[in-house]
Amino acid sequence: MYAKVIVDISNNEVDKIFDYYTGDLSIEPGCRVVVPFGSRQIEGYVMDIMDVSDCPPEKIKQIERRSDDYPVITKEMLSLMRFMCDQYHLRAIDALRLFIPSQMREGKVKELNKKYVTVNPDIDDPRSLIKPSASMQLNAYDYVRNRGEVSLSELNANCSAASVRNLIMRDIFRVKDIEIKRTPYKDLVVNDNGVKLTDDQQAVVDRVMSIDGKTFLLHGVTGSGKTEVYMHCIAKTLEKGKTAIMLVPEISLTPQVLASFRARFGSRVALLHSGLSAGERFDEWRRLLSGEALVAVGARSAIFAPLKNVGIIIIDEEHDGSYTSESNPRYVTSEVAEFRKSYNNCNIILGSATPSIESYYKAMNGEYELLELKNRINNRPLPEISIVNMCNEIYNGNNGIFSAQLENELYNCIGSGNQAIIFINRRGYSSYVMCRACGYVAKCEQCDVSLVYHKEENALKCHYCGNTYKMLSGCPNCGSDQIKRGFVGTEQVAEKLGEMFPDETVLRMDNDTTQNKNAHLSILQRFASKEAKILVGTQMIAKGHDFPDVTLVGIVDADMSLHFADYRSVERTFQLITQVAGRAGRNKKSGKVILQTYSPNHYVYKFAVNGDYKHFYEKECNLREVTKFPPFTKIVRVLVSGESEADVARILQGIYESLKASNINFVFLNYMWAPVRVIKNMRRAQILIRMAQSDRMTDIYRIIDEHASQKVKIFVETNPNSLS
DNA sequence: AGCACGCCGACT
DNA sequence: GTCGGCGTGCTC
Repeated sequence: MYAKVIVDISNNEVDKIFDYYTGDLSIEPGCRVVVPFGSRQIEGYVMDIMDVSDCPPEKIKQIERRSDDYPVITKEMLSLMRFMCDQYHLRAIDALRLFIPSQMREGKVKELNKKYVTVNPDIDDPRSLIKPSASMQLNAYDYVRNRGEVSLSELNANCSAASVRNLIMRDIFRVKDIEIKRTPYKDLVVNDNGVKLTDDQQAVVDRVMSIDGKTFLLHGVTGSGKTEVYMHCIAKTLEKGKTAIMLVPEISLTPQVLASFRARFGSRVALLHSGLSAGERFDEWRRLLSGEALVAVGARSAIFAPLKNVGIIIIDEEHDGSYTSESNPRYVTSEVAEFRKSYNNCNIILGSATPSIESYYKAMNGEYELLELKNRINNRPLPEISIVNMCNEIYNGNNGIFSAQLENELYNCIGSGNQAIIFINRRGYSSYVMCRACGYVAKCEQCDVSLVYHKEENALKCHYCGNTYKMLSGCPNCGSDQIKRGFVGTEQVAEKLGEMFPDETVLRMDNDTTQNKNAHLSILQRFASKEAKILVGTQMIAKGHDFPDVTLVGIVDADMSLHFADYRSVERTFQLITQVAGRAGRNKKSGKVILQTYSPNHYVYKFAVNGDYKHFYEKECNLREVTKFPPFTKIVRVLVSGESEADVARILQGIYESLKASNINFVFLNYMWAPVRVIKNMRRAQILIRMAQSDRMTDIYRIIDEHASQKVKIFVETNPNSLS
C-alpha cells in the first residue's frame, strides 16, 4: 500500500504529494508520520492510502513510524484543506498547520493518558485516618474530595507533593489512568443560571433551532442580549447531541468572557486562546478531538476546532476585521464556516449591532436569514450622541484637543463621581513630525512611511517595522528648530487629561500599553474597580466591556477613519462610533456621547446619531452599487515584493500583461507602486483588480503561478482590509 | 526549507 | 594541497 503524504515543509517546491510504502504499519488518512526525505527525517501528514502510485518504484521509501497513536486530522479537515488550497491559493501544509496546535509540531507536548487521583471509595471515613496535625495531608484530602477526581499533575501543583505521595501509598488515594473517552451525550444538565430570555430573544432562539443548514444574520442593537441568545442556542444544540463553535474577536476574548462560558458549560467547553500555555492549549485541543469537550470558544482560529458533528457555529461581532487573517495563510473565517456548515448541515449565526455591508446585503438577498433584536434589555435607551463641529471651535479660538462642550461634560462627569471613556483611534503622541521651515518630514529608513512621535520614550517610531529613532532636536535638513507635530494620539490626549485632572488617575490602553501579557486585563480591572475615572484608548476599548458607571464617552476625532482611501472607511466609522457610544449608559445611569468632527454634515454621523443602521445601509449600499465596489464586485489585490526594484517591476508588469490578455472580465484593472512603497527594505508594487463577485479566482492564480520567481514574493488578497 | 554536490579563491 | 564560499537542484 502507498501512503500519500504532505511533508511538513512550507515551500512551493515540495507542495505536492509524496508516496511512501506503509510497510506493516497501520496507517490511515489524517495520521501524522515521520518519513525519510532526502537525507533527513521529517514529519508529514497522510492524505490518503491507495494501492497505486505514479512514482518510479526505485524512488519510493518506507514510512519510518507514526507520530501519534490517533489520527490528528479529521476527514472533514482533510476536505477543508482542499477547499482552502483552491479558495485561497494556499500550500497544503500551510492549511494543515492551522488545524493542529503549533506546539505539537515542535514535539513539545504529547501526554494524553493522564493519571487521575480519587479518594478510595472502600474506606468509610478516610479523613479520620489522617492525623489532625498533618495539615498538608488534610489539605490535599479536602482538595480531592471536593473535586471528586483530580489529575495528578494538578494535585501536585496545588498541594504538597510529599503528602500526596504519602496518601497514595497508604491507599487513601487511588490513582488510575484515564484514557480520554467520549463524553456520553446523554444526561447533560444545562445550567442556565436562571437567566430568563425576553420574548424577542426567545423568538430568535426558537427560529434558529427550528431548522438546519442555514446562515442567520442576527442584528441586535448594543445591549440587546445577543450573548444570552448564543448561550441558549449552544445549550439546545448540545441537547440534540451535537457540538458548537463560538467565535469572538481576539480583542474581546477576555477572562470574563471565557469564565462565563465555563460557568455555563463546565468541562464541556474547551477554550482556545493565546494566553494558554503550550500544554493547556494542547489539552484543550485534544479534548475537542476526542469528543470529551463539545463546545469550542475562541478567536478566529477556533473555526478549525477538531469537533465532529458540529451543530452550530456562532460568529460574534461578525463585522470585525480580525476575522480575516491579514498575514499568510490568508483566509476568511465566514467562508470556512460556510464550508463546515455544508459538511455538517449545521447552522451559522453571524451576530452584530453593526453588520458589515456585505453580510447585510446577503441577508437582503435571502442568502442569509435576518433576525433582529431591536430593543435593549430592560428597554434602556441608547445613549444620546451630540455632534460638535470642530471647525467652529477653531473659529472661536480653541486650538486644543477638546471642544468646550466635551471639556465641560468631562468636568461634570468626573465631578459627580462618574467615569469617562475617551476614544482616539491613533496611538503614540503625534502622527508625524515636520519642519516648519523647509517641510522636512521624518521618515523610516526601511519603510516609506512617516515616523510617529512617542513622548514617553522621547523617540520616533515606525508603526510598520517597529524601528525606533531618536527624536529630532532640530531639522536634519535645514537646521531649523521649528519642529511641528501632526495629529494628536492617545499619549497626548492622556497627557492633556492628566493636566486637567491632576488628582485623578488617567489610564491609557493601546498597543503600546498592552504589550505585557496581563496589561490588558489589569488596565480594565483598574478601571472597573474605579481606581481610575478616565480611560483613554484606541479601538481596543470599543468592544464589549461593561462599565456601569461610565456616563460620558468622548470621541476626539471621529473623522480619523473616515478619509482613508478605502471603500470601507465610512462603514468602519459607523461601526466604531456605534460601538464606542454603546459603552455609555450601560446601567441605570443615562449616558452621553460627544462626537468631535470636522465634517459634521457627513451622512455617516446623521445615521450614527440616530442609531439608524438600516438607512445607513441603504445609503451606503447604493453608493457601492454606483461606484462598483463590493458587494457588487470583488476587489483583488496582487502584491509583489522583493529586494530589487527592477525585479519587482518586471514581474508585476508581466503579470499585468498576462491578466490583460486573459479573458477575465475586469471592471477595473491597473498596476502601480503600493501606497507604502517600501517596508523593511522590500520594494512593493501591486495590481488592483475589480471583477464580478461571482467570478472564480482560478485564472488569476494560474497566471500568478506562471510568473512565480525566487526573486520576489507574490501575495493575492480578495477584498483586502487595508491597502497599504 | 534544508542539505548535498560542485566548482573557484586564500590559507596552514 | 585543502578549507570553505554560496549557486543549483532535488527530495517519494
